[in-house]
Amino acid sequence: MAERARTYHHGDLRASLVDEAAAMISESGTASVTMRAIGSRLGVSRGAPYRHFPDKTALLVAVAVAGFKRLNRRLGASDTGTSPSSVEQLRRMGEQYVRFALEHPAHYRLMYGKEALARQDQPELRKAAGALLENLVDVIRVHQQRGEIEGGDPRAQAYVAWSAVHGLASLLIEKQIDPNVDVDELIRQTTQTLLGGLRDRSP
Amino acid sequence: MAERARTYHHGDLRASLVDEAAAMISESGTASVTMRAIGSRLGVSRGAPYRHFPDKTALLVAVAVAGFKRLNRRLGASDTGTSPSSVEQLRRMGEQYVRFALEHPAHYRLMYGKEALARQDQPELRKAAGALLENLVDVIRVHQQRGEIEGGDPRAQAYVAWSAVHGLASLLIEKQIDPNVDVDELIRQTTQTLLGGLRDRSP
DNA sequence: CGGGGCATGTTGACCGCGTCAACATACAGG
DNA sequence: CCTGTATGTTGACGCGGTCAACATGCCCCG
Repeated sequence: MAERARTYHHGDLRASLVDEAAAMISESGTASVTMRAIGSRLGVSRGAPYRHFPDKTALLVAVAVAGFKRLNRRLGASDTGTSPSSVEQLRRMGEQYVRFALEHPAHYRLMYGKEALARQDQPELRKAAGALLENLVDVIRVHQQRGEIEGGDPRAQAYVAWSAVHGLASLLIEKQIDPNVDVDELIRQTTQTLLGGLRDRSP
Repeated sequence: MAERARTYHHGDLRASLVDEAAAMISESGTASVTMRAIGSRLGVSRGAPYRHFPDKTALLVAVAVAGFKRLNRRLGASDTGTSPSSVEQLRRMGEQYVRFALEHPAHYRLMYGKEALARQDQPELRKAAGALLENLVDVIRVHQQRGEIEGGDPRAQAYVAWSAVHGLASLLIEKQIDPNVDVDELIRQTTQTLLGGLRDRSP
């Protein structure tokens, strides 16, 4: 940081902007991200970001995309082991998903909040979210082949699963759920119910 | 509320504000709601709304509350016929929920978007959303007693069900779901899977 | 029946914000 | 070294939320 102050040029302002915006979002919400504020935090002027992003929306989109990538990485990590009861592993993925949202509520909100991100379709965002879906579809397909999940369009099942965890995450971070309920237990129950509904019981 | 309409001189501005704001939200999103714009639409000045709401957030909260009431009424209506295959009736409730969101995307977004509604807890909003949850809990309790849904805390099950439909609604209106998929079929599949997971199979 | 008080509506002003245009500066490659 | 381009700065504009001061009309009290 002291280094920045010394040079007229920042070095890697673009990356810094994304990081700093994410930090501000975590600290005090997306509304607190202001071109002026973020510039001042990084020791640059309010106009500087415009050399790297066409407008504020584009910057926020970049932050959202970074969020999707982090979430994706986290889910991938929990996916690694050909672990025990593979349904249990799938359950754990859902748990990680919700936990991510709880740990980064404002960031998660931004990722899914079309409102904050202009009306236009943002291809980058779509791609990042799409990657998440693809991973989920792959995992489901594997479990189908193991006969642990009923047949049918794995993509549709992925959407159902995504809906369940996203809905729970969303209700939790918007504080629509009684704070007295045991969150861990609720997460477990949600994933359990979901997997119960998807389980193959043809034989 | 019978004779309220004729009170004071320029009609019932408060109610008009809520209605007009809701209309503007439907037409062009919450961002388009401006004190100046809404005033001009109603033929009053930009300051007039401040005689009825302390600030813009309060007005939007009122709109959101109205949304919850409408949604609640709609779900209640689909609840009436207690005769048909009762699980099918529950499924239909979920369907109505998602359909409401699809028909009023911006309004629905506002109802759940804490971002747009200040950080403060809005007791009115909490109450309206709480009523929705209560209704759901009641319905689930009935189905439990009929042995169609497994035992356990009905409140937790209500949260699970709410998560599923809210998640699907949210993903749909944020356009996170491939437009090529059959929405009706996806709704059906989601509610079906959910109910499958909740179904009592102890005997 | 008339005046006063209060609820309601209006206007001017302020500040913060996103954004653009004009300007300044530094780094790179000849 | 010198200059062009990428990068950063500053001034200005318009919009939007909000407050304070002012205006207006309705109802109630005397």
